[in-house]
Amino acid sequence: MSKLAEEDPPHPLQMRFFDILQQEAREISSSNSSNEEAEEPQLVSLGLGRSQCMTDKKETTESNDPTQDIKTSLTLGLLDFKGEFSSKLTPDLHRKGHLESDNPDEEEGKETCLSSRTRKTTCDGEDNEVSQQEQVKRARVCVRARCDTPTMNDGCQWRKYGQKISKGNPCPRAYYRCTVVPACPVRKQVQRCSEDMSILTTTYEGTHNHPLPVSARAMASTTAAAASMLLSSSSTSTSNESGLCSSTFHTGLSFSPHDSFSRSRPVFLHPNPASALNPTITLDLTHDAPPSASTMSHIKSKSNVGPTPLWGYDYTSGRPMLLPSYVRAQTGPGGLEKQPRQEQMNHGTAVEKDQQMYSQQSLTETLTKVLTSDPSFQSIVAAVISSMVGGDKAPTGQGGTGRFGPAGL
DNA sequence: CGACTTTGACCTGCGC
DNA sequence: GCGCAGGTCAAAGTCG
Repeated sequence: MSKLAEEDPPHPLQMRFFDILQQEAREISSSNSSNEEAEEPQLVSLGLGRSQCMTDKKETTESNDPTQDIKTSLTLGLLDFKGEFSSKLTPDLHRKGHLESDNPDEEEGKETCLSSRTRKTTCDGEDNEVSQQEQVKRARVCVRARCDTPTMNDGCQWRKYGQKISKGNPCPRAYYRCTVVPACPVRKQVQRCSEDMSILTTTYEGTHNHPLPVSARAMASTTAAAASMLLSSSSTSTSNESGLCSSTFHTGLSFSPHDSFSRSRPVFLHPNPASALNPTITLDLTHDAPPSASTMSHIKSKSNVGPTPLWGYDYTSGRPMLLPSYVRAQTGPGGLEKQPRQEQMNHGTAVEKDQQMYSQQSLTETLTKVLTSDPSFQSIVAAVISSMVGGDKAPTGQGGTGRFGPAGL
């Protein structure tokens, strides 16, 4: 990450991010090992490669600065930017696979426990801890993309372990498990959209506990960033009485990497509070920006949400940009398939042709481009996401709600 | 023969 | 308590 800092041009947003990093470093050094596993349950480690803690509010008291609300330590344990897996796993993963064990020799046992987790929690005498962690929400990242193949090539190795017809969608939902290493807790669900069969919805859950191939790092980082966004929002929500994910947090993120077609391809993030225990955020890759709009997104608010900033990344200038856009509100526990897709409907058949061309590209390629085109972009994404997440959330006491959990580094 | 997929059964959580 | 739906298991089948 220091590498990133060295390479980055002094962009205000990046400088902002580096400030965060410095603050985080200070925070880490202060809290370091003392409370490593003392994080509060809802703090989920994911890995955008590095964690970004908004640590010291006093240093970011500028009310206009969205980063001031980055209080959730994005202790993303998934990956660092070098693609190394982090030893910090999410609490839910601990629960699932008892992977908190320090003993690497317990892999077999862990796998066994993982398998029987849902049936009986009789793996060992950690029932207390398990029961406590049962309450922990499990973050999911849903990626919607146009894809012709049965599953997206995200660079990982997956093994199908189940298939189910879900209600409301004639297309079966397939369940995959990461098989890079036997004990990897990461799972994904793949399902085609009933309304548009060209759209593949892939939901990732969990964090890899192993190094990932380069081709998989982009996805891992992206999903981790999205998850951290969701989780930080959840944890920062203090005004909503209904709890974790019922709070509507409105944000969007638009990437516009140059691809081989020389046109922008935005990526939208919309949090999806589908479940309080399993908060889901959706990375919508199905939206094509209108040619005239360049990198501008045009999500229309479907409800009562006013315009909010939408951050994008202008690859022509190599800088993040603030996009005038709207974000959608999710006022209810909407399912993944229930999300409106006005853009798709508005696009004519000509656009669909383009979209089919795009579908030839794997999602990995796309995300890799996004994340690797500019080394600093990953940092920017993390900072922007965090900033936006906290942007409309009233800050609470310092570290009072567990948002300052130990850094995931 | 090993790895993977398929598929019916089973388990769990949740709403009524 | 009951039924439904989602998620997972595991035996059987398939493939290279």
